[in-house]
Amino acid sequence: MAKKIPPPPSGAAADPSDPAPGAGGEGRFGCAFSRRRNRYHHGDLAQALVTAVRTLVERDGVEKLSISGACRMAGVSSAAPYKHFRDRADILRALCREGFGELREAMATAAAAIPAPGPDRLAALGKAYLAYAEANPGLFGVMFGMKRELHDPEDTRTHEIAHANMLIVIAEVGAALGEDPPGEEAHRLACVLWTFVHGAATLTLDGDYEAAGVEVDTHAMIDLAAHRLVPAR
Amino acid sequence: MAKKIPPPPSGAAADPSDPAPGAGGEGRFGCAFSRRRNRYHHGDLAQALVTAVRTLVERDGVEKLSISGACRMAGVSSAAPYKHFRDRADILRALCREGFGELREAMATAAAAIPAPGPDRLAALGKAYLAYAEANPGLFGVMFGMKRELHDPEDTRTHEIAHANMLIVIAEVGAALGEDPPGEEAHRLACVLWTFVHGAATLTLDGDYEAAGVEVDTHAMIDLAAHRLVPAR
DNA sequence: GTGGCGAAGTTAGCGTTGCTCACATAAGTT
DNA sequence: AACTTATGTGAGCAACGCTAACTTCGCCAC
Repeated sequence: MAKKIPPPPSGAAADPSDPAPGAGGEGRFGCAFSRRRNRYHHGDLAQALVTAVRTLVERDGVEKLSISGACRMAGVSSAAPYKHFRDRADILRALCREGFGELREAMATAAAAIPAPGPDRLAALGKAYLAYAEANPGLFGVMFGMKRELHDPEDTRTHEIAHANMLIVIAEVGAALGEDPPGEEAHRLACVLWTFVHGAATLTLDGDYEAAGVEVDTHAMIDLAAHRLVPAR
Repeated sequence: MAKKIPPPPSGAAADPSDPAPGAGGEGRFGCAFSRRRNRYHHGDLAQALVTAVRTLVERDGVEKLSISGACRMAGVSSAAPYKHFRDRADILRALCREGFGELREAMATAAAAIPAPGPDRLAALGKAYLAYAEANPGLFGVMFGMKRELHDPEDTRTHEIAHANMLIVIAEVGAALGEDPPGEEAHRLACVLWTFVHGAATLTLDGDYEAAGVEVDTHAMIDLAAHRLVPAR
């Protein structure tokens, strides 16, 4: 059958199905997605796909995400991903890992900015969580909203990262309570705080506050929760 | 071109793509989905489709939901829904309305069971919310997790129902605080409580507590939050 | 009853998706 | 230079959402 189009779509690779007005100002080469020059092999297709999926998820929402679209953006055929990932869910799992890592960093940074342990530092932690969600709404939705479809019992890495995030909170609550090492009370309060902040993030992202017709000041809410829930020492 | 199969798949309509082990014990006729007898017209296809979608969502999760599957379950062709609904999202919106109505009833009932206003009644409200979510995990996910894709500016009904739910909570918090009519403080605290309870629901349903490796007693958490957040009078 | 009309079904088919196959190419090792 | 192996390609499958054109049947006027 020979070869109809030997080195495929030449160079311009950023054509994610619809025009995407002006979207990324990537040049002809060197953009994060496209293959290097006109090479047959991509270089790092796995990461390029994850990045493409991420930008598509942020641009159009999870529900409109298609792997085909990401392939178009990366400038490869729609069969290429399966050399690197088992299936669609596997790609999303890789994206999740990226996200959990970033979230953890963001929280650690925020905590370090507050000198002493206590409600204020916990509030800062919560605000960092919320800020990350608002800055990466699509990714956040994938990270926390697709557990059922992405769940893979063999994938321990993702769990470990998520657990590490939890440990940060528990440690901080323990420090605020003066428990060292953090005990049962710290554990319980950490869960309550995470639950609250996560609720704020999801309700914000999903537009549920608006839908319910209420106006909220999420930062004020976090401050209030942190100070009322964590008893003063 | 004549008629190949005049009254289509005779009677047995419960064949939603895969066997569905034992699933619904519906008889040959009279099940909630299938058309009445072998009639060409269904009777109430709109409701039957919503019901079918609901059971599929609960059985397989939102991500695996297909309208075709619901059609198979209702015993109609895959083009039939579009006589009643604009598109897929329209069907899901109808399902959401059903859910919000039920949720509201559940909360109202739970509140009525506690004699006096106060933290205990608020906790009961929250537990009812959580219980509804746990009893209808798929539906709950659709109701709150698909705002972006289901959003329709012309659909005011759904918003009204969601707002009505919020008003219940605000009124109860107002009563607990002794504010009548409920003021700004009641409003803010109601948002905080909803946020917390909603967070508990989503983290539970998505399996995030498990993923993070923590064990939680959600009822105890709700009690704690209600009592610490709502100041004693 | 009869006839016509419109609502609510039908089949056929389009374009897209996720994924698999057999094959082509390039990179690296010997 | 030859062989091996990782990584790409195109063709093609079944399923999906949705449209178009046609058929069936309930209902209402007469």
